[in-house]
Amino acid sequence: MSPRVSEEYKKQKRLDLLQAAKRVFIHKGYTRVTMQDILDEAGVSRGALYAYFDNLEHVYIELLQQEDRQDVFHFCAEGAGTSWQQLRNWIEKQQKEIEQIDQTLVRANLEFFSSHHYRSNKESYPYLTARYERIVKALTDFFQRGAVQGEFSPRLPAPSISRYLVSVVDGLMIQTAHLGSEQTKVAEQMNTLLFTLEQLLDPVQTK
Amino acid sequence: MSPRVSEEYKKQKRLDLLQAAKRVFIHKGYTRVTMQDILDEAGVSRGALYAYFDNLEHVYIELLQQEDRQDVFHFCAEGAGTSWQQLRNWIEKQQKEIEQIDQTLVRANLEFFSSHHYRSNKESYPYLTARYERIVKALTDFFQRGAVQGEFSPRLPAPSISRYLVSVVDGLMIQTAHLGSEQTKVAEQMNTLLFTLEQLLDPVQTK
DNA sequence: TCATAAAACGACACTGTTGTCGTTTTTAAG
DNA sequence: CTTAAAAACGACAACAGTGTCGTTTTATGA
Repeated sequence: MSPRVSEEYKKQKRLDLLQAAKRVFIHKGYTRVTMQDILDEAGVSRGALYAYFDNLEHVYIELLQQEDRQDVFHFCAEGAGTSWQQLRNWIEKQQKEIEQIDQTLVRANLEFFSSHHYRSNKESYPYLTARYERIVKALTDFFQRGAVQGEFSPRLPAPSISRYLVSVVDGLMIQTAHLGSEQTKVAEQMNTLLFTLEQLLDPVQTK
Repeated sequence: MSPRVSEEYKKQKRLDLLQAAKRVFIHKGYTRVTMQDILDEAGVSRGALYAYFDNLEHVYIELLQQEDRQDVFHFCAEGAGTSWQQLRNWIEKQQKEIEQIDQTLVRANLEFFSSHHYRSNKESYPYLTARYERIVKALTDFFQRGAVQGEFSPRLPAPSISRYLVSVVDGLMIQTAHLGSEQTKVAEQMNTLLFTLEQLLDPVQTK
């Protein structure tokens, strides 16, 4: 009687399956992936996989949530250096991520969300909207805090600058996903972005 | 003997099929569309459709080419107003297009290209790359021409500004494709873009 | 009006993927 | 060591979509 394996075991197995799935998604994107691919990669039977996940979409959503849990947005109280320096760091981090796009889920995400826009009418997926708003909010708060502390003198409303910043980073990310980072000159564009942010925020230069 | 219908007829039929396909793609995106959808929409049989196109991908590529042939990039010699005014016009045009995203192929394109990145390794699709380079080149030329004429004083290299501009517009387009134009505040972001372009180009103000 | 080439039709065989379910294996409590 | 619960297995039926091909219809030159 009683469960044959521990909850711990099941939790771990679930994670293993998600890790296998992640490898597959990074390598093949979303649309072309089948349950077969994942169970092969995980070295597990059809029945086993379906015991944990109902279908591909379910796998992907779980994976997304798991990934989300990991990288919590870190703009809240970073301490390190001036606000302007923090912003530079953040942008540099984005650049790194864009340049390593082949080792991330970015492309798969792009596929997933673009192909789900149409089905999602029924479900009205809150995920993307929530994520977008969360990031915009974090940036806006950051800019406003910087303004209060006299480190920034925003020339336009903080929310406008936030949204704009997100657009640029997203745009660059997606272009790079399609064209490759040599083509889109990521570093160069990040410099241009920094230039425009300097104009938008007029930070106190501590040089 | 001899062909039963004119070349003209066949050309027209082809166009009709592509128009039907376009309607379907605008409505359903790319991934979820089947040949069945298209032949239903066109009111034609399976055999007829396959007589003109080998498969879905073929249909889509033909449609892309047909669309491309229509809107030739118009930055070459527009004449209307100052360079800065021309730039404003162009951006306004982009804004209109973004706001009407539901009536365009933008979403389908996004799906098509993101799901084709992985297959395209074999074929190494030149389409996107070529399109990107073409637009960047047109913008760069435009900026340089403006600089020579004393209308712009670019603060960064013209190609950098071009690429950056394309990133912003693309980013905004894709975000809007996912989130809707209320969410992304298209107009507001376009204003921010204009502000930054003003800083980047330092145009002579003819106000 | 007839003959015929080709355009249109749609049934069908084929393929790839999904999700299920009866069977086998494994695990740990008794 | 036995036993039963449940975890893992994998064959399979069902389904959806594709591309083909033999048949029917249509358009036009003779």
